[in-house]
Amino acid sequence: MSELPKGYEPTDVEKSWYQAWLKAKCFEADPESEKPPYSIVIPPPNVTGILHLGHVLNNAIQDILARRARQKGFEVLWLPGTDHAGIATQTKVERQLRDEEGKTRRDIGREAFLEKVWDWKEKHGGIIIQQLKRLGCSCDWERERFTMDEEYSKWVSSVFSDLFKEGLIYRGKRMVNWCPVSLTALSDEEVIPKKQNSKLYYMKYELVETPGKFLEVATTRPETLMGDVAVAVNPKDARYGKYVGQMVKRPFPHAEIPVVADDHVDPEFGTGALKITPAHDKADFEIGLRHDLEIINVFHADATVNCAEVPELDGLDRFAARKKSAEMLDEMGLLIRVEEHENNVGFSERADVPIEPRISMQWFLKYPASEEAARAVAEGEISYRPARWAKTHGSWMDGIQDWCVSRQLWWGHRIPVWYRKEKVEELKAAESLTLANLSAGDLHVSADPPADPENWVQDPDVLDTWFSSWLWPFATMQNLDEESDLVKKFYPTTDLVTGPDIIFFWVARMIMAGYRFKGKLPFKNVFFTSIIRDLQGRKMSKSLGNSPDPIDLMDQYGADGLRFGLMRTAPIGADLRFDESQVEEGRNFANKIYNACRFRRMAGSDSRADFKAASSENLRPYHLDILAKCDDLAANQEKAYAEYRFNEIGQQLYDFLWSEFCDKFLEAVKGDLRTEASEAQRATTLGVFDAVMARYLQYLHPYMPHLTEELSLRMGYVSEGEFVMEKELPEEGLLTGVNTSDIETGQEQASAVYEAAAKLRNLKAEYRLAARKDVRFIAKTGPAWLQEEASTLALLSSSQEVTHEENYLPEQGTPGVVTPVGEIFMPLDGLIDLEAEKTRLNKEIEKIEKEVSKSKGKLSNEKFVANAKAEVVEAERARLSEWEGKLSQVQEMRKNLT
RNA sequence: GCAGGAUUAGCUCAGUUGGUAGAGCGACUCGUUUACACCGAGUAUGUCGGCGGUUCGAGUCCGUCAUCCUGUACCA
Repeated sequence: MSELPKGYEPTDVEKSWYQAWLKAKCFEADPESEKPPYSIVIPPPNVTGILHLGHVLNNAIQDILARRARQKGFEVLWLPGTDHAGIATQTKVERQLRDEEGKTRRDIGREAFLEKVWDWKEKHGGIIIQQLKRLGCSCDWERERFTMDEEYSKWVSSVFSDLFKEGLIYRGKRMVNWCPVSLTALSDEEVIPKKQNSKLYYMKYELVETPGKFLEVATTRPETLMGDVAVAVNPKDARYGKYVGQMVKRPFPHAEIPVVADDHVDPEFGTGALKITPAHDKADFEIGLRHDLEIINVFHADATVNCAEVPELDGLDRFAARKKSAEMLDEMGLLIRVEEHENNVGFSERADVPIEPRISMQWFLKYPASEEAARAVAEGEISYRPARWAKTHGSWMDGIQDWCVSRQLWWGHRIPVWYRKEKVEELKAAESLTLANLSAGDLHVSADPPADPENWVQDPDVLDTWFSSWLWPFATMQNLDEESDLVKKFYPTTDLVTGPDIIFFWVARMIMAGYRFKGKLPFKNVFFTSIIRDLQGRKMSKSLGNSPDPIDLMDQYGADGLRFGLMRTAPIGADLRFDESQVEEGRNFANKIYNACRFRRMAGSDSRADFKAASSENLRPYHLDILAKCDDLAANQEKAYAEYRFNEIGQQLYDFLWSEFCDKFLEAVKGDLRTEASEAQRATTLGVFDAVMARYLQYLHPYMPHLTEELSLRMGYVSEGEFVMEKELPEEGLLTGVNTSDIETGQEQASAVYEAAAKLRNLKAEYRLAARKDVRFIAKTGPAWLQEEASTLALLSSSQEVTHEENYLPEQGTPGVVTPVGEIFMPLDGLIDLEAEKTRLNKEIEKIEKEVSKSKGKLSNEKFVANAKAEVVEAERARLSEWEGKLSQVQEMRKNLT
């Protein structure tokens, strides 16, 4: 074993440990194992995705849980994989096709296009996986899955076919959310409402029977006017009752349309009259149904105007058409005024353009097992953390709507439905290919294609990506129609770690699918991570360029530094504002631990010192103290893990190592390691160091896996070929068997010395003697054991010596301080600026007087004394007398100065 | 509109049965004594968003207002 280099350089260390873990198959789950199971399935990132900080946080948490579970003796399966991400991936490849070849997907055809997507997937699909490995994720890569794997796809088709046979999947012409850029229908969840500053156009329709008289309406969408088929008013609205049943003139294209009465209309809004365009608005569509109105579609699929009768508008984009329509109305004298108006507009999640309500033929799913799923979360059978998300989940389940599962895309799972060829031609022309029009013999719905494919045509649509993801917890573990050891051992999974933004998309749906298809809920706990924002509180996004590249951060600070920094500050249940200095802290922390070990190596024997060999009688207070605190740490970690308080776990690890172990313990025992110390002293201290550090590295391992492996090996805490990650946490405390009262005494003495040392340092600093090492301290009072610890106290206060002299008579004006080890004086030997000292003391007196009067006030409050707990009152009394003592002492010093 | 969350030191955040306000970063002052300047020692900084209530006592419980998030429902 060689000496350690001066600074910790994570890059190579992390790389080589990851390789070592892989080589030793540390991440592989064994379904045959006798150990109890622990499992997580990864929320599959988009196959073409690039790692961002959200992924880092999410996967760091999963890795921490997985590694901790291994240490606790579980057989762990962390099952990784990627999602084909229909729209996102298809859009990327289409863009590439356009940029490189100037072609659209239709130019090259479905088959050729899909080939291109698969090529892209092969080329870029591994990037995010490599990045997760860089982060140190201990996934079972042998079991990596992809939502479009052959076996996985069988599950998707089979589930579709089952649900169809159950009558839960149907096809129909409905008003759906249409994305005019992606040219596909979307589910309600993929529509993001955004507040928009729109305009409200007030316009008028002339009444047919009384020319010159008009009915005024208000609309935000004058460009749909060509599709108007009625004007609706509220039946209770006295102003308009007389017009119901009359006709009004639609200006372009010219037509006469009726005035109808409908409860939906709000008399308070606008003019109280609403123009009805059933083809382009969900509410209008329903009103249209109630009044049996015609449906006139005036847009193409890409939301350009499709209306040959109005050539001024025909072919225009919807927003251009909006402006133009308003102008045309104005010219005709039909536009009254335009008001600013804030409204909500639904945007397409992927393309970020307003969605267009559109009537089209789509496949829908009535959710299976929705009641059972809702109950499981409401009653806590699945626990949500933070718990409040359960409520969000519940309210979505309450208003659950059928799921539009068909997408007019090419990249995805093809809908497993075939139509008999001859039927298709006739029905397609009429756009009336409804199931009602097909007899059972004309339709083939199955996971397997028909035996005579030449006579059939498959439905051209693919399924929503989430229609495959919702099967993820079990479809990754088991092939269809095949018993698997994996699913027996590891399903249901233990924890799911994901973002609250996909509760509806994914979590809620997985619960229903798990219940329906495996008869068991898919997981026990769901942990929702923070959403990461920048320092201005904005969401991380590519377009804002405010999203730091985690790979850069890892290059700079190490994967362990990134993980630790992020985890230590990530709040539970609130957003996280990302600050790079947090990551820097993580790196500094790694370096601190590394250097503590380096110190140990320089101080003594190369091999691990055996702590048990040293009898506990040799243990000094500092030894007992750090051993006890290490045992406390273990208990506190246990508690914090039980509640998934990851920031607290990190903070505990940080405080223990930095404040307790380095700042106190190591400083206190440095004397034991000097050359003049006895061999026994040295051996004991090294033994305690190794015992504590070896354990500490195990506790830290889930947060900083690479560093802990590196140091454990270098320090001889594990032997070559052994891994910290595979070592179970010991159940016995370090101090098991040691007399409890000995421990208590030791800890009391240690903390008394630490506290006294701090006071002495303060005293030096107050007199601007912080850097002086020739300062001598004299303790006038103190416990019997002070003599033994005086040299340590001197060491900790970087003074020349601390002596214990009962008979010491301080000269007038000698500063002193009351410490837990007695009253200690600091003879000045006359090198202090008198005036500065006076000012300082005056200030001090003022401060103390304030505290004294505050405390007195409290104690003279009868109700306080009567009602407060005895120990609280006692503590207050002690505080008061302490302040009073100090006050008289300082006053004395002040007097002596003059 | 409704629901949930947040508001604590200049910044990022802790503060779990109500009982002397904490950490890290940053600022300032000292310091390179062989673990670490990715360090050590020290100092300063808080009407705990505002107002009201319960209580002997409130950052903590209740009410209310304000600001900011996040969902969700909608009126065109």
